Amino acid sequence: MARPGLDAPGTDRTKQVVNHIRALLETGALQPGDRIPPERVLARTLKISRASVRTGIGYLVAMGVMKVRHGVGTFIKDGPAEFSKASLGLMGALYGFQFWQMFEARLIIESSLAALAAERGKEEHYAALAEQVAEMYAIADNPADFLVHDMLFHRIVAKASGNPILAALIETITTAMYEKRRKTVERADYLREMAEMHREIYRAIRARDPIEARKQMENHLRTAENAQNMELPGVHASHAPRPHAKKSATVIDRSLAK
Amino acid sequence: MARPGLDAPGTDRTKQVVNHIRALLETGALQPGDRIPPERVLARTLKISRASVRTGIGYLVAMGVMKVRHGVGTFIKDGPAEFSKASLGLMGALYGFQFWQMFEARLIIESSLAALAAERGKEEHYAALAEQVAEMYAIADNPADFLVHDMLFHRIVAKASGNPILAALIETITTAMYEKRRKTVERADYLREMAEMHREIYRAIRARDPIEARKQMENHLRTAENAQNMELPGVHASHAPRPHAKKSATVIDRSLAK
DNA sequence: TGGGTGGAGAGGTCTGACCACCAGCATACA
DNA sequence: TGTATGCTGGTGGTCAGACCTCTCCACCCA
Repeated sequence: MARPGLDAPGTDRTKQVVNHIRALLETGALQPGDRIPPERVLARTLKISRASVRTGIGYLVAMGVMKVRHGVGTFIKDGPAEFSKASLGLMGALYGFQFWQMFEARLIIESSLAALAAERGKEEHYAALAEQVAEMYAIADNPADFLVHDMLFHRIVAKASGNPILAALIETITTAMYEKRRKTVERADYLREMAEMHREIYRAIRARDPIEARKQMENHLRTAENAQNMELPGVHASHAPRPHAKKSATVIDRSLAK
Repeated sequence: MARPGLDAPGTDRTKQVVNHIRALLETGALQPGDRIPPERVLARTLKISRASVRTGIGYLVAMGVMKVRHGVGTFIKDGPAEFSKASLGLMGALYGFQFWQMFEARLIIESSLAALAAERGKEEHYAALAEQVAEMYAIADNPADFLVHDMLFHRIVAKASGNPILAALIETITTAMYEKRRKTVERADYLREMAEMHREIYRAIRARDPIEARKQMENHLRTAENAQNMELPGVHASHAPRPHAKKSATVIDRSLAK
């Protein structure tokens, strides 16, 4: 058993690569958006084969820490923190996540996020939120564009909350829901009403009123969920966030496609 | 340029593998705990090289969907859903997550979980919870073992909540905190008190009292956080969950080691 | 009965060659 | 002069096949 000397420097080659990158990350030598050295160079540096380097990089990509651009290079992810896009979808396939569960998770986390934002928000956040609300009113006749500003609004709230972990979680969930939502915002009827709600949330946050912010966010999300369900064919029975229709086919996402 | 015929059916080989597994997952052909075909077989089946198969598998492993056992085989993950263990740590290194932020996230999610468990819990969950509480009292002099039952208790609460997505999120956070917690439960002083708190949570859930369950859980987690901070050397200044000490070195986790 | 051992099968790594993609630059053409 | 074209170097993507290491277990022998 007693391993003779230290023959194997690190351990798995994969970990070697991951830890190498992590170290660079922690010392600040690598910043979001930076490009990491080419695979061939990295391989020579770490004294392992390029294949192993690629394994490690693949690992990091899968976790959403890096992004690869064929023919260009490998980069540290920038933009908001989030878990890999496909992960929730995959786990959904494995554990049978339901759509209402995503809404429930979102409701719980995001209403708290709103409350935190009301406590900790800064002037810059207020401005950004106001801008998004204004945009919503301006294009309340274009569902597709509206959705973009909707997402931006919520992302700013998350940022203003001052808790990047919760922000990452909600970002992951929201991203997973995006596809489905996009198909649902066909009817523009209630967009104006939506804009109104966002405005209320904004006002509560600006007024530094956590209670009200939470309440408005909850109200908004519940409305959104109803609107969503309203247009879903067939599954009218399972609106209520209750464990009933176990086998409802309303499973999330599906495509790994860009 | 015009590609002759349809030589490349799918797209990336990685996606090909991932989608293949996903399909098997969704049709139920693969269940948690199952072993997937050997790499060499899979390669022949999909008509791609073994290297590509390995890339795809690596991807799935990184996302926590599968687990590889050297010399044995590759398996679909069983046990509670969660994101890859290393992911939070890595993202922490990238985005500078703080320890108090993990506690805050945990507080928000888990107190809601307790409330949901009070609403939806079933007899089987009550029994399991009671068992863990009993165990806690029984071994209130062994911090290491205590922690195990502590984690099990919270995992059961998550399961009883009926929302596997929130359960997966909290599992990810808790796992990331484990290492740190393990080092902190040295002093057994408050273990009895801890057991008491869990008992209160259990009673509230069993009594189907969401309000009380949430309150007890919040109380418990706040106490735990204080106990934790109390033993952390040096950082006494940054107890309060407020965005103050930006550069506090209290960054989470570190090791990718098993 | 008990322990040792070797083989089969699975994942881990390496090598080196070739393909695909992208960006930038030099050249050619209008 | 200005635009279009095409070449080329650098980077990631894939492949093939060989060899290593780890597990497990059936088999054999004391």
